[in-house]
This record gives sequence, C-alpha cells and structure tokens, in this order.
Amino acid sequence: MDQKDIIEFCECNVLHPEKIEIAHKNLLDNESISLLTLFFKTFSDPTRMKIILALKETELCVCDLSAVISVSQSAVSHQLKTLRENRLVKYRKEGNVVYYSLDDDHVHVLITQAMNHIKHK
Amino acid sequence: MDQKDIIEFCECNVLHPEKIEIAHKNLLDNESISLLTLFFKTFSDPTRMKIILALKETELCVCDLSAVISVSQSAVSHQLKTLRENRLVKYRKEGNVVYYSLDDDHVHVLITQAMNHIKHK
DNA sequence: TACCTATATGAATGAACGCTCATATAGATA
DNA sequence: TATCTATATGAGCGTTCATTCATATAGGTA
Repeated sequence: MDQKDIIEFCECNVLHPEKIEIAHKNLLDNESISLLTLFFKTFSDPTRMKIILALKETELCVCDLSAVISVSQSAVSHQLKTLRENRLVKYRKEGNVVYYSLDDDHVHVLITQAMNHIKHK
Repeated sequence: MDQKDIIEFCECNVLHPEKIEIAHKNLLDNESISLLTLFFKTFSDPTRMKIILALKETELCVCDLSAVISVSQSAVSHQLKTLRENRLVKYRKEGNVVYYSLDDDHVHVLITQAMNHIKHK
C-alpha cells in the first residue's frame, strides 16, 4: 500500500511517515482481525467465562452447569450454543442428558495469563 | 458453600454431586470474573485491536493512528479512552500532539496465542 | 400411546456499545 | 489577544447481545 493511500484518510497533518510504515507492517488483514476479535469476544461474557472455568477439570451436564454457576437453564443453553459455535466446548449425549466438556486444553493457559496481567496492574 | 446451596438454583434433577464439587472449586469470585471478562472485552473490538497491533513496535500520535487504521479521528480517540482506562496504552504530550504507546509488552504474547488457537481450528 | 423430563430455541425486551456529528479544550503561533 | 490545529468528549442513533419467557424437541418410562 502506498504511503499516499494510507495517509489519505486522516483529517489532520501531523504525520510521521517512518512510524506509519512500521505500524502498517504489523496490521493484519480484515479476516484475521475479525476472527481474532470474535475469539476474544467469546471470553468477554461472565456466564460464558463461568462455564469455561467450571469445565476445567470435568465434564458437566446442562443441569450441573446451571446449578454450579447459578444461571438459568435457558441462559446456560444459549451460551453453550455460542461456545459450541466457537468450538470451545464439545458434548456427548446419554439419553436425555447432554454432557459438555472443553474442546481446547489451551484455553486455560490464556485465561491464566490474562489473570496475571490483571494482578500486576 | 454447601452442596445444598449450590444445587438449589437448578430447575432439573440430573445432578452429579462429585462433578459439581470439582467444578465448583475452579470458579472464581465475582470480582475476578468481572475483571477477567472486561479485560477480554477490550480485545473484542476491531478498532481497538487494530490500534494495539499498530502500536506493537512504535509510538504513534492520534493522527498517525487514524491514518494507519483508516478510522476517523473521533472514533480513534473514543477507543483510546477505553484502552487508557484498561491501562493498555500510555501517552506523552508534545505540544498539541499526543503520542500513544503500548503500556504492556505481554499483550502481544496473548494475541499471538489467540491467533495460534484460531489457526489450529 | 401418553406423559414426564432434559435440553434447545425463537421472540421480545432492555442494556451496552461503537460510531458520527458537533463542539469543547488546550497548546502554538501570529 | 485572536486564531489555528490536534485531540477529547457529550449527545444521539443504530446495532448487538444476554436474558427471560414460552414453547419445541427428543429420549425415557408407564
């Protein structure tokens, strides 16, 4: 992309072309930005976060989840749908009962790092 | 907390007390949940994500940022306020011009890990 | 078959939020 | 002082989204 094209958008005149060039190299394409922000958005809701924490060590049925995190069955089901769509949980059915578990072991590494960030501020 | 209190909320009856006890130990207090989800929420907006990426290697003034990520000055300023409040950026003033830079070197580790997660799905 | 139960889901509602537009503020300069 | 410019910010608007409520679905059991 041309410097000219990059700069065109701006409404003011205090521009630093060398810095802008460096910054521009670190940007990502829109598709990546979208995937990235949607991923983080999944972790930005308290109900979903509680579900993820609850499933850290053991599978739970919807009823268990509702009880453990004190959220209505319907709300839990709605959020489980979001977590399923983002491939963060998987499930198995046993008769009427659906057992959910984490689909990604690495998730808790991310959460732990975020906690450390918060603590050190 | 008593099993009885935990279970009270649930509307159904298929409960697994042993699993519930394990899950319950991994929950966090409401304050921690709130801090954690607010932290992730900061990364869930495309404009803020672009700002963070742009600032990876160099400081930029508001005008530079607006130009690099092609977002209006006003929108950039609004999002910078959010990033400031979450202590993700710091700034220095030089006359009229305000230079922003990242306040946390670890942030990009988190983003890189998130990217890896997405790629492997 | 009829009914009970665990889970899923559509619609409605209210709250949160990101943008635009207009304007305020503050530093620089004439 | 008067004005110009870079940045900040309040109000308003439209959209997104999490919850509740009502209901659908599907598996079990009598």
